[in-house]
Amino acid sequence: MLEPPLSSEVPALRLLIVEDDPMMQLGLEQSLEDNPQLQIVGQTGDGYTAVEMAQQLQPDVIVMDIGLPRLDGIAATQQIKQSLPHVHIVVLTSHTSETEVIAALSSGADAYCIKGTNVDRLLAAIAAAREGATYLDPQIARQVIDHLKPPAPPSNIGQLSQRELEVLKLMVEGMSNPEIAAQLYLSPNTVKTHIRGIMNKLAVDDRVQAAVVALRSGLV
Amino acid sequence: MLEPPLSSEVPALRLLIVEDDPMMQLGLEQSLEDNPQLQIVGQTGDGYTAVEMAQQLQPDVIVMDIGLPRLDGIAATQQIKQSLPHVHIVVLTSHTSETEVIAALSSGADAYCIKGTNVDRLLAAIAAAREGATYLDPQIARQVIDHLKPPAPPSNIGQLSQRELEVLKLMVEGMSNPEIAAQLYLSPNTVKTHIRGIMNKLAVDDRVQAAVVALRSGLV
DNA sequence: GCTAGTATAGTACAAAAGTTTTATGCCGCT
DNA sequence: AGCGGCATAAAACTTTTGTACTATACTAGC
Repeated sequence: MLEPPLSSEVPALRLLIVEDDPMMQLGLEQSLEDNPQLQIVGQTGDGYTAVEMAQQLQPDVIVMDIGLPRLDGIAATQQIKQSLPHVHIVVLTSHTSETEVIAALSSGADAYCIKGTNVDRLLAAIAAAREGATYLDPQIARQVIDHLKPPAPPSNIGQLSQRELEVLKLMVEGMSNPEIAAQLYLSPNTVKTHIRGIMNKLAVDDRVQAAVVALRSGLV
Repeated sequence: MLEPPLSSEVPALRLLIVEDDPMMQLGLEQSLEDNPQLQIVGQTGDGYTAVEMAQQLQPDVIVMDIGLPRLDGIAATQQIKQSLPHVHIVVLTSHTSETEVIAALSSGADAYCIKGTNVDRLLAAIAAAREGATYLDPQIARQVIDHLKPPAPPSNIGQLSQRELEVLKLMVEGMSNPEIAAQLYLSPNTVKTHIRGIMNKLAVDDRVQAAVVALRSGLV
């Protein structure tokens, strides 16, 4: 660890621990409680209570397990972040599956640590989270970064008119020309004309490629 | 910051600084050089030299600017990571644009800091990077997380046969049936048969929807 | 008032795509 | 030896798409 000079005047970081397993809870407490820069202001083992305690205690950081009774850690994170965006959340779990990790981060988690690794990492994660930074455990770092959307390739999709965009969206939904026409109260011929325009502007030859361009450009 | 007890026996972290602007370079050096846990083993202001120095010095961590002469920081990061995956890279730049950030991380950067913020954050980033963890500056953290691909919706794409997958990929590339046939040395009729199979298994009615499912399932 | 861009719609034709059915050879499993 | 899944292929037929060209009407900008 790299330490800046100690400044004793920083107020202690108020921490809420949300952990289901009593053993783990104890272990966490033991590891963290004698750190003078941390103040554990509350503990609970269930998600629903976690949300309530977060609102009452307004901690700086919450260390959050995922597998919790009543309300899982991801849902709890989501709810807390919604009402208290300034409360930062460190997810601490043994799950390393892609879906869990992505779900946690998308729900508003600031940092993600794996149970069983070095306590220093948890401290680093807590410190990062307090500032609103993101800390990702080495075990999942690459996984997350590999899951980033590739930068949208340049396309002329911005040049489409409003109507053309509507048609394109329905096309991506899988509608046929007559279906699109019905949906938009148009003549099928008009739909064709619009699709003509779309394909011209996007410089493609058929609707499949138009749909591909639309998707790759982030027109979800 | 949260500090674990000092263990004086940890060898100093070997750091390479890659920074274009002499003022900034000096500032960085001043900020970091009296930290006993850091050893600045080299400095350069251009990307090409950075790659060479990385190979020669094998630093633990590189602090890398983006706007560099000869070879920009992103390309340098990519090259270094390719030959030296154990060297970790902290990007330090003033660019906060989405494309730059994503490009840097995708190229293998471990951490991303914004110039002008607290030195402590840079130290945190360096510490995280050394372990292979990811640290993202608060200013860009949300941006990155919002850029995560949504979890792939369940699809039967895994049930496609090898051949069907090939055909599907070419279909997504925008090829027509005759073109696919030519590409795979098949009869157009066979291609149709495969597409039949694809559409059945994916439970869609036409190739556009098949392509959409393919893209959304991450078959890029 | 003219022009450019857009939205609308039509006709007619050509080219793909999709449907249905049938058939053969191969492979692995029982 | 037989069955199921796969890859291959064909014929015949329908539907959908795509192309080409034309035309009207509205709007915004010069």
